[in-house]
Amino acid sequence: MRTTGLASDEIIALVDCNNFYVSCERVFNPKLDKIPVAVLSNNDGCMVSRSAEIKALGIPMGAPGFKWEAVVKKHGGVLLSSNYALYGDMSARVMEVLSMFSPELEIYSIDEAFLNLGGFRIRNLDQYAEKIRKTVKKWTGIPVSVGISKTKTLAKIANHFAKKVPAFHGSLNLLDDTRIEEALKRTPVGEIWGIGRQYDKFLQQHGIKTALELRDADEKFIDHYMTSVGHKTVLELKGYSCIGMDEAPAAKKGIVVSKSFSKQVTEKAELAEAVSTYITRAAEKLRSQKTVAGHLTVFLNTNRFKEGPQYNNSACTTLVPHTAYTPELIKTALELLEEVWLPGFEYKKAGVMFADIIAEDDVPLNYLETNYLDDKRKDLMGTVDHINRRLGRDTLFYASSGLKKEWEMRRAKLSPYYTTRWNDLPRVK
DNA sequence: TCTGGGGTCCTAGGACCC
DNA sequence: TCTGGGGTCCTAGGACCC
Repeated sequence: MRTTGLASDEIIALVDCNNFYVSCERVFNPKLDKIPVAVLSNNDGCMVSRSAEIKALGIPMGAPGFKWEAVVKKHGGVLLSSNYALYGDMSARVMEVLSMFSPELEIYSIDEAFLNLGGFRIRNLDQYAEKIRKTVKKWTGIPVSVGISKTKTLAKIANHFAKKVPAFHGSLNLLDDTRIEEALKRTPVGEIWGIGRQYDKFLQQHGIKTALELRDADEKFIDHYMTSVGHKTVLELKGYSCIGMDEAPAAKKGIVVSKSFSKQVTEKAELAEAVSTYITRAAEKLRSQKTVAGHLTVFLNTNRFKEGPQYNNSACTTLVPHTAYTPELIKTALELLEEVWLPGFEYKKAGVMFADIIAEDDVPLNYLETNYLDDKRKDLMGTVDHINRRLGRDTLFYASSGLKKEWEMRRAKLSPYYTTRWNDLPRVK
């Protein structure tokens, strides 16, 4: 990441999709408009995206679906299972539209992007922000908010007000010093990007309650009690850009695939199916960024919300040489499972993690004879990945992953795969 | 019945080397 | 008798993000 400490003439826009997952569902199902809608996490667990109507009912982020289902129904609303294939596809469309508005675009998450608007002349920033909003809405159906300021941290704050204050109609330009001060005064310190629960509590105790108070706090105090990250946050609030634009996302340094089961699992055979399935998914990610892993961890958890004996354990091993060859990874993972598994426990979650991830090309030469890149194995993986991409996930799969998958997560309220399956294309009447 | 799943970066402390 | 201290690498754990 590029880091500068100079007072900047940068102009940074943060574009953030409103209630992204809910908005994706609404694009394809207009009946969901104007009623309370929430999208649930894996296993239909917690609410991870809430419509304005859900928020108005006083239902907080992360609320367990089953606790609020009755309330939502009473108000004519619905809860939906998450459909990440759909959201990923919609995200790509939104980002493609955004890339037309700046030569420098950083995709920050599935529903957010930073645009550098500083490098070229824009006659009227407010109109430009409006144009971004309207174009994304028209071409993808997704409503977005636009916040503009001198640094990423300030752009986040601008975006927050753009969303929250109806008078701004979804965009706010926060470049003027007086307006910045006004906004910081109204921003609780815990809402700043980079200030989490721990820092929030600590700062409150020391009488720093707003973003303005943090910006103007004693520098010695900040340096003493906060890390370099906190220091950068304060500089960013002052208008010095410290968090540069990061255009090409770096290859992931760790890959985790872990999911809760739909039921308690006690049989080792079922855990082995889950572990095989997760390894398959994780290895696909590994190969898609042209990397190999040198470290593998397998872990098991019992249900922490349930009374009874708890057991959480993990086992790991190095992979010599680094690899991304699924059959071999499954074999190693199943050996690790033997180490972690204990009979007599009801397991609720399993996961696999790859670490020490390096580029395919960086595998030490002396391993070439045994490297998966060396022989037909890489071609085989390439073919499997290609077929699964074209014909759908798990068209080709590994026998160890099982067929019945009774443990697989629950998605009872799933909407159709509108964008990724022919059979689910919406019909025009 | 039902309580998410990914990630990043930073720091402290131990191991090891000279 | 003498067991310093600096550098580097690794790991675990904390804090944060969406």
